[in-house]
Amino acid sequence: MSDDDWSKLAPFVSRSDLGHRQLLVAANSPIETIYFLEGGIASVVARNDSGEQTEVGIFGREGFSAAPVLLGNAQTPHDTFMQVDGGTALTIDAAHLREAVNASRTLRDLLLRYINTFLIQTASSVVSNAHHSIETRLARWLLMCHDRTDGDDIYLTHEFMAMMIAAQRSGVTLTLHVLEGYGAIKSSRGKVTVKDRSLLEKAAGDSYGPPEACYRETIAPFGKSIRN
Amino acid sequence: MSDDDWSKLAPFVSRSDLGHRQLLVAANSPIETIYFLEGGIASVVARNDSGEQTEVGIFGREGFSAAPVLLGNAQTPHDTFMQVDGGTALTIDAAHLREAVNASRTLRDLLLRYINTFLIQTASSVVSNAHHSIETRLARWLLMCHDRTDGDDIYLTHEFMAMMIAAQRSGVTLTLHVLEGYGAIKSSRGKVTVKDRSLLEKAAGDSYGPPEACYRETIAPFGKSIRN
DNA sequence: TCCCATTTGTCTGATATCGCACAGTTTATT
DNA sequence: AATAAACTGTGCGATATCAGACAAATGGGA
Repeated sequence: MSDDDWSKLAPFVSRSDLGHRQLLVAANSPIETIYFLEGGIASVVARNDSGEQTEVGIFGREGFSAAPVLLGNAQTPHDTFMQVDGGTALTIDAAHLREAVNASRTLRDLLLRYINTFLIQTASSVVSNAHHSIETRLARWLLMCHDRTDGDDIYLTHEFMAMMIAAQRSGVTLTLHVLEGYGAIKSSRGKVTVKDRSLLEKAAGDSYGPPEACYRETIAPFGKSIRN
Repeated sequence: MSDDDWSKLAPFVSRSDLGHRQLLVAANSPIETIYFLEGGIASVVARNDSGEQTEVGIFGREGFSAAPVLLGNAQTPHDTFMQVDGGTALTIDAAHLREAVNASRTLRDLLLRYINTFLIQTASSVVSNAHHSIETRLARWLLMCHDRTDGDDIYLTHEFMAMMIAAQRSGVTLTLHVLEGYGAIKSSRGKVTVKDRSLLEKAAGDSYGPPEACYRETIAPFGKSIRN
């Protein structure tokens, strides 16, 4: 982000600590605060009438919780919550952000480009859920988490991963053993450690890649986080 | 759309006929022309390395092929092509549209709101592919087509529907018989006729609804098509 | 009118995953 | 240290869907 854009936003930005599993955006209610993560991982989740949850998107340091707001809607049918704890977020009022975005074309373009990568990521999940095995989906998802994590440890339970990749918990346990079997990861209670990323990439095949490529091409050159 | 916005766009807009299965946007190549459909249905499709295709979005009269362009990217990993023939589209150069959108906040807001509904629709497909049976997915998809069609006839082959809902062709044939069995539709060669929409909605359950609700709330009040 | 490409109907076995249950293990609580 | 809670390992029958084959029906073009 340019210094100029940042100077316009800065007065309205504050930092807040994020609790365990904290809800950043509640479904179907007005969005007042936008979060730009400084660490950890958040999930955007659709909940259906019978309470089933399905992940439709994920973001970390590179992203924010403002997509619906920037696209002109004060609310969304999806919940967004912290999934991997990770410290803090920069927060800003929806109204202030909206104002800044309308005032600065460069800021707007930057944030919209991010929404574009998010859309591609969601599209990629459509494909994964349609055609890929649990092993492939899990590998893809671990890679996405690994990208957003410092170090190689990802702190999550099987139950949770099951929800994220839309599978049974027992299926996740089984598949983690398979991945561990050929040395891609190490799994222990509440934690997955990435041992060999290239093996994970091989398992994920072409299910992993396009959103990440888009991010690298259209956003990374402009700095990793909102404050750069 | 406001008269004012329209008058800014009009000079650059022309009308073009759409051929059978015409490609509107080719994956990974610069987008030069934007299409605002006046009829028919288009699909946004992801193709993987082994040539498998998966639908990630659908639009008709209410939509356009410009999402990546408006989100600051000149290209996209997805193909967009006509799926149900339907006459014509208004076309405009990507550069002209980008200019107009940056000049008019009202135009920008309108088009971004549409992108928001599209994102919700894609998210809804993530959920469907994750959890719903072929019968549910097919019902949902027929409803989405019906929404975008004049009358009750939808002209499509089983092969094609199979691709759209990520299932086998033979599975589609079977499931169409089920839907026909309880009178929701009538199926004949190359065509599905909606007989009882409420039965389809029942079959689709909560897989159908949220994107449509969002559209009604945030876009419909401002007119159905770009030219209003 | 006949032919041929396309589309649909209908099988078959194979299999990935579900859905659930229950036991074992690790961590937190008091 | 004892107890409860959370998490993981494992098993097994049920089933939706796959993957593929082949024949029958349909409709457009020569």
